Amino acid sequence: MTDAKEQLAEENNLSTEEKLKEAARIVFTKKGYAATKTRDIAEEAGLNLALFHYYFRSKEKLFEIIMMEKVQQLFSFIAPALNNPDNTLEEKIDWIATNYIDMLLKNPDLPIFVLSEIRNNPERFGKTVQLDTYVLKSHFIRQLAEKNKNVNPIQLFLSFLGMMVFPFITKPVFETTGAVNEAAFKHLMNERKLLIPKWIKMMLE
Amino acid sequence: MTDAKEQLAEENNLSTEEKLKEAARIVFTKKGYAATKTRDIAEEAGLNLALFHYYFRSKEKLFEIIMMEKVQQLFSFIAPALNNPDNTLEEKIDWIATNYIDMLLKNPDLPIFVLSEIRNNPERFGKTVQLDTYVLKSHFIRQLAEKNKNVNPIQLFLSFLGMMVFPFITKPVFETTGAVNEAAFKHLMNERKLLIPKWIKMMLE
DNA sequence: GTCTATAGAGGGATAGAC
DNA sequence: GTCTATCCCTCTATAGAC
Repeated sequence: MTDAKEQLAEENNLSTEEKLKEAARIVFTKKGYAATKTRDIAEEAGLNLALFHYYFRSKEKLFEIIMMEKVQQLFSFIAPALNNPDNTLEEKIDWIATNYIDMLLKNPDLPIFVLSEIRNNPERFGKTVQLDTYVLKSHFIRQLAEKNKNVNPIQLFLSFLGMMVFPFITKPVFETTGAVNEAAFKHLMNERKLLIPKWIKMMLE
Repeated sequence: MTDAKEQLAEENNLSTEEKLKEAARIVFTKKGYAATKTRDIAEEAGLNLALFHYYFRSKEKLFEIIMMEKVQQLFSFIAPALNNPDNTLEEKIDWIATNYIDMLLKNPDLPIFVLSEIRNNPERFGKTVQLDTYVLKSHFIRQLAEKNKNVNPIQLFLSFLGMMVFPFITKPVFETTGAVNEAAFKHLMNERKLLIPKWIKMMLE
């Protein structure tokens, strides 16, 4: 797509198909698969229901497309970064913390969406994610194991990931109760880009 | 309830109402509100659909009962423990890590269930959880602030909670991909009862 | 390609017998 | 209190005109 076309797209001159996909991203992500009605998606796109089926045949089909995108998005930063053979453990930690948190700030609903849909329908995802090869046996995990031989590297990795992702999963709770507002949340997460690497390095000593 | 009656209850001589509630706990927790059919609950209980409505009027009503229980369960350990004025920061950390992880091991689906339902329908929970008073302004938070004046105590608290809860949220992913089985998961979480307090204390220095 | 109208199934809820 | 049968609305999906 050319820059000119992208500009047009942003001004709501998307193709009908893209309008529906974009609407589906919004509605599925917000409500989850089961609570989403195809009518909601058509309405969000400003179109009628028949077009939905003309382009995507079924709710299930479009959901699979969106879900694939979202799983990809959640892993696309981290899997290559974990397996980069050309930087040190400390460099990986710094880079991932900054860039992953930035990505999550742009897509705050992503983790809870993906994780809750996997829980609701685990069968669908047996093949999608190659967790074992690209995450649990990654270069990063080997570097962790070398650095500290006393602690299972999976334990460190779970903590690293949890410190980044968990706040986004609890975000709706904080917002609903009015305990932490949007701006305060962003500030916290930006602080964490430096705090988390500092902490993880302490845990490695 | 007497011990004799409890014994009977465990032998599947529950009252009809309790059978339905128990079935609802299982099905709602596994599938979420939207994907659950009242027929699923009746079937799980080995009863017919009419009894469901006889005892609970509507799906929504029974869901609210179960959800209230589950939110309570998720917070009942932690809120009093956070506000116990009679122990030190270190004692709180040790106690919470052990007991909260034990509770989660007995109720592994609890966090993802509660958090995803809150996201799906935030309006319902504005009043339920008094996060601000009992968590974010707890005795524990004040103790964290005193111990280390350089770091926002909310940041430490988020990490503490995240390290305990996050593995349970990703559990379905690990299981589906076959990367970590049931027994290995339990072993990891039991290790974390000691690892997490050690780490948090490092982060406080 | 886009729309209106509608078929058809599913699922929450109730009537009424026992 | 428990059951079978069924109502009826909602939601997915399609037919068919333009």
